Amino acid sequence: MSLYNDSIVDYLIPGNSIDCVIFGYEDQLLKILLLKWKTIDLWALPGGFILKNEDMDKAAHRILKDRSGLDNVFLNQFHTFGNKNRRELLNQNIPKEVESFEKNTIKEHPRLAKWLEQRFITTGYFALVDIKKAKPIPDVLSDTCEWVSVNELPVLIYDHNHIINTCLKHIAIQLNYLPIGISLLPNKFTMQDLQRLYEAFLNKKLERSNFQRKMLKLDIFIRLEKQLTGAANKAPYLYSFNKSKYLELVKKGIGFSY
Amino acid sequence: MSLYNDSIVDYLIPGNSIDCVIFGYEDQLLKILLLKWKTIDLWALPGGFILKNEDMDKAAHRILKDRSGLDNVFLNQFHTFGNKNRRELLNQNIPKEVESFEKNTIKEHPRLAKWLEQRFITTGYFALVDIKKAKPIPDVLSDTCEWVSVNELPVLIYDHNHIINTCLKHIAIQLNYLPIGISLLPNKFTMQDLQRLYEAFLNKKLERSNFQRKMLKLDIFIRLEKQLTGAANKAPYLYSFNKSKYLELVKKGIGFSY
DNA sequence: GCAAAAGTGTTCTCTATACACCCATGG
DNA sequence: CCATGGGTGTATAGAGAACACTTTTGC
Repeated sequence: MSLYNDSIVDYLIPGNSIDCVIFGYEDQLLKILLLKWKTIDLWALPGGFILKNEDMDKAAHRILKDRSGLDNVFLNQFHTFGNKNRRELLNQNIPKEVESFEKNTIKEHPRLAKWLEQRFITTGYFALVDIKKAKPIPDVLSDTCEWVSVNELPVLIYDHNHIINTCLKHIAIQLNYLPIGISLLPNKFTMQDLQRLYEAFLNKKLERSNFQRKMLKLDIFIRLEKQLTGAANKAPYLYSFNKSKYLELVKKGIGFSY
Repeated sequence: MSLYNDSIVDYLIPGNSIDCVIFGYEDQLLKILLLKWKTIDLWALPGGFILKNEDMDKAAHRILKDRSGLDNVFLNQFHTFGNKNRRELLNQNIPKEVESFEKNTIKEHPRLAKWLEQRFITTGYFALVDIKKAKPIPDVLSDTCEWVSVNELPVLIYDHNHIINTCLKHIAIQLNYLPIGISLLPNKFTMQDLQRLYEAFLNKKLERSNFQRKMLKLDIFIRLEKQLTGAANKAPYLYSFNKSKYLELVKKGIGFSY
């Protein structure tokens, strides 16, 4: 708590914030890193503010590092949310709770408290990270920082559910012309892993055999040994990404006759 | 000039601005609405600020209306620019001129002058408008407000060239899954008009006969009478958009097997 | 008749999609 | 041997690209 003190507001750009939708993949599930606030049962996206002398993208990277311990990660801006009532969009009943919570927990910092009451325009960034390498760290307002499956998202504060939905749509469109997976999957993975990942982003079942062929044709994979799963069926191959070919494909895009 | 007075800053969100890339189509050329500043030869995108009690999207519509006279127009956010040095990105020599210009022309408004000196994070919006219906109106800082072909863009202040380039890339990608034209072209147009429009956004020549077939297959057009152009060749058909089918296609997207 | 642009046709390749088939694995 | 999931094969329909052919127009 003492991390924050009142004078911090002198170093922050007022009225602008950043919220990060941090994706990870684990147990064949697509997950998002969420914070649970102290004392009350409210969830939020990891977020933060921009220093007066800091590029906005840099701030997003800093925030991501503060919550996940990760550096040098795929991080992209996707939308800026500037509705004047965005803090009350969902759950009309919650804002009062939040307000009193904010006021109580930081009452020893009157300037900061006041500062937090202003209207914020927030820019959404999304990150794709290797869940195994991440070390979730709660912020000063939060109890816990944990991975939650996108299929089981709780109700979030403010417009954060809307931010996540916008983000998912954005990524679903990106999948049409960009490969995905290198930052989300472990070094070795099966085609089924990759398919589950795509299905989670697209919110749609895909056909197994065609998916495999389509992916392999991208020519960005290295086929490794087979993996005995212990199940009563044929063992799938493990794959890893051919990083240089992958990055090349990211640069030139998929299927751009344009 | 008296439109602005010092107290206006009390009603504006500090540190946030909006810049609009307003597209029109005329003489078979894709054009952008630009402002030329007073006394010095500097060009800029139409922009403005957000009222403390105004949704950001609403502000973008207001700014668009102030510069073009147009209401109810296709207007979309595409990116937010938050580099700390974004006002000096290009033309290292210009900022000083700009600064003194700003200070001089508004010296009677010291608070406003001071306010304008702060760092701004700007959100880019793009609009597609019918150039025939637009009535360009200069703002208080500008002499003229005019349409400039995207092929002949001047050097713009700050990072405005970068903003335009980002916008063009954004739209080029959108063209893969959204139709375009209804807000840019006049009521009646030829396939060649539409093709020129696409070529301008994609910065690439397209094959005439295939383009026509691909477009017509979208089934969003109404074929009208032929148009005698006076040229020594076959007269092209005129087309108009079937608005309801067009809007339906915008909603469901092109080629989304996903 | 001729040049030029519009409209339509043809051919080839590539992709998407659906589904069939055989293979490996553990019980 | 059987159920299950993995890998590959195949057949069909449609899209994209290149280019040929025919039509219309004004000179």
